[in-house]
Amino acid sequence: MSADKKQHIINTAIALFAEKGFEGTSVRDLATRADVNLAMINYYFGSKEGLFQQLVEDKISFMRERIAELNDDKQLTELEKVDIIIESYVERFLDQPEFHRVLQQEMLFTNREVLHDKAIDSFIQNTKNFNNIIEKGIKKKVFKKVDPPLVFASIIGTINQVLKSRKVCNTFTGKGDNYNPYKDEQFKKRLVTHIKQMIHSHLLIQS
Amino acid sequence: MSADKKQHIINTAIALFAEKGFEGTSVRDLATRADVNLAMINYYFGSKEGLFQQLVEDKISFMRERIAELNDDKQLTELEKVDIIIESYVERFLDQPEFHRVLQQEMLFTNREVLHDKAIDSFIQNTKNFNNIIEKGIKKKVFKKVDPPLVFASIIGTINQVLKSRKVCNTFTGKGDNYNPYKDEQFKKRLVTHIKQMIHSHLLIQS
DNA sequence: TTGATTTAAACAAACGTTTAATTAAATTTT
DNA sequence: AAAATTTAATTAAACGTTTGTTTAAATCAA
Repeated sequence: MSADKKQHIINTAIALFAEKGFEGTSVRDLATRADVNLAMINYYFGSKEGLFQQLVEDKISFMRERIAELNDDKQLTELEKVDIIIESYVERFLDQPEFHRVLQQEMLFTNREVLHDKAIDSFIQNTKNFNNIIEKGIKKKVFKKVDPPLVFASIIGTINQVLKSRKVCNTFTGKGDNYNPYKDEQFKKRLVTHIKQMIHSHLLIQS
Repeated sequence: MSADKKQHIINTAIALFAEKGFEGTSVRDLATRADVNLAMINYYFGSKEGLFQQLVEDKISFMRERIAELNDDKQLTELEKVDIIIESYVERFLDQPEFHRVLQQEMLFTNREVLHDKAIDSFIQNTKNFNNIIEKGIKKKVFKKVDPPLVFASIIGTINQVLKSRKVCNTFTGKGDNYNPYKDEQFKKRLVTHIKQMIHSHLLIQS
């Protein structure tokens, strides 16, 4: 019935999990913050972990589809595809920083195996599609013979490193702790420019 | 008295925190695994969080000193210094993957503010020293006009991304989940080579 | 004998979850 | 269309565990 109410709980959970982690967030915290009755969470999601699984499943599909369809595209050059991936990832992360932080957490923790595997699987899928693009570029002799999965790791790793937390972001923006860096277009441009320049010089054969 | 017993508890805690996180690890877990009495942990460290703080303080200093002394070095070229930093970081991470994972966690979480700040501070210090090296190289016109703190973020971010968990590592090694990638010299060489090549082509002015 | 270490037991608080009662909505029957 | 009935949503209270921490007694070393 109330799909939007479920979504509201999920969104609140993302914000809390991103800040305090899954174990660090109590169901009571969540209920209070989402302004719903405590029992509703188990009523909707079965359990706290059930909520977490649904949360991840809900949000994880987005990037996979984006990269997969880029991989299939016949119009764009490989370099253009790489650039789009870089732009999309930064855009997406700045748009949903909390969720990506939750994903990062789950890649670090190995105790909730199902979710750990799910997070890794998403990363593997994206890596594979990215690899295809890079290898086509190598065959066409526009790219150097690089290590494709590590190139992808560098792109994602750079973004993850810079956007670890609001405070970390603001060590780059130079602004105070209360500044919101996620809506700073200049910051976004700076990050995209750096990654593109780095990856370009790494990939492209000088002519 | 038993400084090695304290150290034993700390080491056990690192392993557990890396796997399940701080909140996900109970003091009883820890006591059982370290084979000490439950009450000893509060007796030694005052509280669970006290243990965590001491743990971080104990281990965090290492890299800071390493980069700071490199910054002061007069013999090596800037490029050599960058290479040493890359090698040292990979080496260090492969040697102590659990601790670095705990540090990554703490950079993600914002609820334990003291520790969050401590982890960020360590990152900032290292960034500053790295920046100095890069800027010297830019002045000497051996490096391009790059974005120094983001270059550092790319180095650390790549390492963090690849070494997020054992399973993630083994998506790169291609080995099964039980394989220990941290002692794989080939894997280490591959990672170092990729980062060096990427950073070199990004930094160096073609002659 | 003194002070530090170690122990098992107990503490209150917080945890995720369940229950049983109540209200709201939807469906069926009249 | 109204009433009756069934299903779904919501609630406050309670459940049994587990949590971090403390206590007070016991053991050890100096």
